[in-house]
Amino acid sequence: MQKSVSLTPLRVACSGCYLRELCLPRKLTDSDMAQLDNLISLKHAYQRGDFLYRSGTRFQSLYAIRTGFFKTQVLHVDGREQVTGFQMAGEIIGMDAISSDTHTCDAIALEDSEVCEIPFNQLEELSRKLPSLQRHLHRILSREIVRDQGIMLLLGSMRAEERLAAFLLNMSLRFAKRGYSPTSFHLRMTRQEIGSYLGMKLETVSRTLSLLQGMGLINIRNKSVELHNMPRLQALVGPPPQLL
Amino acid sequence: MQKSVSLTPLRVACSGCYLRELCLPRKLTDSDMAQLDNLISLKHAYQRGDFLYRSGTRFQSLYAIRTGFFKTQVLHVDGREQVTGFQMAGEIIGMDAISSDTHTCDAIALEDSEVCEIPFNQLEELSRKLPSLQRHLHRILSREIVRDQGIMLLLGSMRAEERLAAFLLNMSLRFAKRGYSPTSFHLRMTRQEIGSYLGMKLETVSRTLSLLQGMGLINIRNKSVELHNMPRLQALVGPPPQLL
DNA sequence: CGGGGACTTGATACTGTTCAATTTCCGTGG
DNA sequence: CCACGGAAATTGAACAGTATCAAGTCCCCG
Repeated sequence: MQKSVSLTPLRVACSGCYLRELCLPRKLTDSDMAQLDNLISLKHAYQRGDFLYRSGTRFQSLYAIRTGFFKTQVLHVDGREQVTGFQMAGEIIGMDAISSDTHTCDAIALEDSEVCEIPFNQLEELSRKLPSLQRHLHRILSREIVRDQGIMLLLGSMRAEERLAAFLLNMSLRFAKRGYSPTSFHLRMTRQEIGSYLGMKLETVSRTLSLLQGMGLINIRNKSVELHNMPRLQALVGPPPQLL
Repeated sequence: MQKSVSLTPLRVACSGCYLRELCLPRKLTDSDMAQLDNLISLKHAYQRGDFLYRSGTRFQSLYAIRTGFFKTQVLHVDGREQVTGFQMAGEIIGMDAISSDTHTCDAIALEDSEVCEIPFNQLEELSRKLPSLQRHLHRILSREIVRDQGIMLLLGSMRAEERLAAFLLNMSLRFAKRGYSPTSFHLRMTRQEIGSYLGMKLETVSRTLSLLQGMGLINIRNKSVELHNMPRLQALVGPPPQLL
């Protein structure tokens, strides 16, 4: 949030959180912001384990995560489940449901969380009036596509160590963006959830983390991680592109 | 295309092709269609092997495939490549680039093809005026997200036979939608490209296809496939959800 | 302090990869 | 039209990586 702008209700309610995601501060006037305020309802609280939405239910709103941590997963008929993503404060969730007006995955809180609801019809209406908001919405949708492609690359062509290195670096990056340490953080999800996300079994996750620790790249104790050698983790993944 | 509507230039130029994707015939008036016409430029022809666009180049337009067949792939620095999708007539391509104004993958023609260019700025402008077009654009973007999640499920939790069964059924479905046989079609891509898409090596693709043939589910000779037992292929993937 | 879930670690089995040899297909030029 | 050559595809055998099964430990919550 920029210092100079006035504190509209939205800015206050969600200060420093999903403004990053949803708004283009440079292009939206205070009056525009006020309009955004109006369509974003009060925030809701969820406890660890609560469903934000379920696959198959009707779509009405996107959700901006104000605080907390979620996972999204698709359930395969035979019981197999695939975690499709982990979402943290400042991120928008629910975009998969636009195509069919029905949620195609479950969203579950991994810790106590607060979200703001954004009725999609109203968001569309407002974005017809505000080109910069429209553009930003398109960017957010497209970013999700790019993110998914990164995961496809990971799942399709990386080995266990590479996948975990990519995963840890991605978490690091996202924590850093939110002002937390990029080298020391707390994983909210279980080994099984990590494994589901990365396409491997929980035992392999555990083994591989121990391996990375043995190589001196990380230190992991339970859900607390410390990254000791980011460059070598990067090298494991394959240098530049910050995919995933 | 519906019989009753008049033949605007767009409808003629792209008859029966990407109207399915880009337009909502029921809600767009002829006058609306005329406006769409104006922003869609002449179609371009590409030969097998040509790039429609390259990763890293500037984004300006989406492309509607009128005829032909494309693949999209992301290149990993170390040379690894991952095919992220195969696109055929009637599908929209290039949506990954919206987020950063830069293409994030290569799009390459797998056979001689024609595409219509859709300047994205103009599409955004028009969709501000036509809510049904706006909604449809959002659906298309979201559908891409859902598609990617299906592939994540495939890559993350299926075995070779299941992946190939899912792949073949998906192709079948898409050919059928375009009026071709759902049980007998021609694959445009190589075993290596299939493998890259499905996260396996070309030898494994070949072996697994031979296996499915041995089980009497398909008949494959080179790039010509016949599906002999769709129900059992479905059962392999896991019953209902037509993912991928 | 007890209990159950999460996690770690080991031994073994299996799926898919790698390397290699051959065959088939297809476009090109004679 | 046929012959040639290179790419694509098939198949086999050995190997590597991950899954599976199992045992035991750790941690957190009540």
